[in-house]
Amino acid sequence: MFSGQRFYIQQAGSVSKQQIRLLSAALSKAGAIVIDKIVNDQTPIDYFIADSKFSQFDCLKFSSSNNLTADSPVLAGCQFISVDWPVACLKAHQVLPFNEFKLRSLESVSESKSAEPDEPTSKRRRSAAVVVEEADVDSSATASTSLASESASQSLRLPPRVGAWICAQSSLSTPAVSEVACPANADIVRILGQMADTYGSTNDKWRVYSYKKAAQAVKRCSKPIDSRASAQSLPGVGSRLADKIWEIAQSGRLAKLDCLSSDETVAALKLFTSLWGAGPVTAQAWVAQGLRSLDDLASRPDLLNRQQKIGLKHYDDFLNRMPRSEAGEIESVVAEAVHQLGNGFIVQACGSYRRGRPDCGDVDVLVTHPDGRSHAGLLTRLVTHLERTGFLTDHLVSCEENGDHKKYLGVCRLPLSTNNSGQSERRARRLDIIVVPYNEYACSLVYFTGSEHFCRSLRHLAKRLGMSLNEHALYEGVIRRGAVKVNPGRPVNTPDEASVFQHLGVPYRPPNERDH
DNA sequence: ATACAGACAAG
DNA sequence: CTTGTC
DNA sequence: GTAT
Ligand SMILES: O=c1ccn([C@H]2C[C@H](O)[C@@H](COP(=O)(O)OP(=O)(O)OP(=O)(O)O)O2)c(=O)[nH]1
Ligand SMILES: [Mg+2]
Repeated sequence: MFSGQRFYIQQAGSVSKQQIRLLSAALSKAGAIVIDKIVNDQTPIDYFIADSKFSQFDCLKFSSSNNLTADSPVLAGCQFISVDWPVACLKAHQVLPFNEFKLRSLESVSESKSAEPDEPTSKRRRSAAVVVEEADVDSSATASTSLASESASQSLRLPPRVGAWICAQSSLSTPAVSEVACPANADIVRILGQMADTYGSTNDKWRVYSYKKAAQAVKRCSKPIDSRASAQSLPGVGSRLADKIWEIAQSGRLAKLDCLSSDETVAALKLFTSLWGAGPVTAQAWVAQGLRSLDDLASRPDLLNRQQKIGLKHYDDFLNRMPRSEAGEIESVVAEAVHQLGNGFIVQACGSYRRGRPDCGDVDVLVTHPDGRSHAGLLTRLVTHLERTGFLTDHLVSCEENGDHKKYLGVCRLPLSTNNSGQSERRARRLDIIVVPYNEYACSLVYFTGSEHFCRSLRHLAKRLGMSLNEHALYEGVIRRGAVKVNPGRPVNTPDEASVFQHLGVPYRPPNERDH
């Protein structure tokens, strides 16, 4: 019946391993060749079979076969079809037409917008109610940034109105932490966030970027979203997300998310990527090998690297956020150790702690010395010291011994805590330490204080101004070809955090206003 | 077509 | 170089 | 996924 036809069956959704075995056997008997693994440079397959609830896109995205794209040679001329088709064919003892069984194609995307040329709602030029997204380049290019670049070629590009950047706004000025400007939009924000999380366990960071950005835009939107068009008028919301947002607004649900959430391989991907040291690629590989649970991982130490073993050991502790008081205790332990190793060191907890968050995922400690020299070689001594006292229990990343290492990522545990019902061991906590030369203090502080989003926004702004910002310094006179640096530029003198903001032309924001 | 931040460690 | 993390 |  299927003589010589090459099939691949995707295990996902309602298609279980067991079912694949049965179906494969039946198909083979009917003359088909069932491929169990798609490799890029093999004979192209004829049929990609999967649960009917998936689209072609989902198949590629969540497939355990890595590096598959729509135009991979193996997929040339391949049909994406629901499992229902071969099942029906076998039952009917004949090859049925598969028109009715095709999975949703990749190209339902085709220009749904005939972009009205002079549409006044075209993203920029909105009513002033919401002017809050970055890279929303307004034509009124003011903001002749005080000390900013003199690079002639760069100044030809319109500098964005700095006020439109995230890093120029206080995180307090917009909806309070985990709230929404308009309660009616809460579902939308929540669901877009869940979509971002879900895609977070795939390799598609730009999709995640967009979902997050759209969620932010909706969060800041002060009126209920009452039409598809009003959704698409939001910055960062295009045609596809507008559809999804509108679906949520009407029904309170998103079929796409319901579908993905109910899939066990997607759940496994999320579980695995929540393990420290495992990202989307590794998670995908484990799922492809049939692993689904932490117990499965524990039974296969050969598949785990050193860091992942530590991650597994402390799986629950690492997912748990500590009260800021505990972060304070940890900072004190580190500070005391540093001060035993020398005088005059600056020791400062940054990250979410410095931003004033009530709870912290880890403790990020920055160490420097005003004399500009004593920082050298400190980190090794510090780690050794803290290890001896039993405070540090595991090392995730410590630059071995090239003398001038700067970063340490590890695990610590505070001494027994005594409460009314006796003594109890405390949780293991993630501890990050950086030791930096004093001339890099300001930029390190900006970097290490975050938030991540705030940092990225600041760096993006710097780039648009012909500058460059990293944890070491702010550089001016940077020349790029596209995104590639041609000339690295020269470091700007930045004695303190405020000077970094100044050079970028944005108002200074204290740490608690950087919690974006 | 290209950018969406930029760096560093592990292996 | 890829992967993962800050 | 979106914007330029
Ligand atoms: O991709 C990243 C991740 C982090 N950081 C900076 C900002 C961040 O604030 C700091 C510390 O990282 P961490 O992951 O500890 O974030 P946090 O802001 O402290 O949050 P949490 O409470 O989860 O630790 O490092 C970045 O610049 N880029
Ligand atoms: Mg932190």
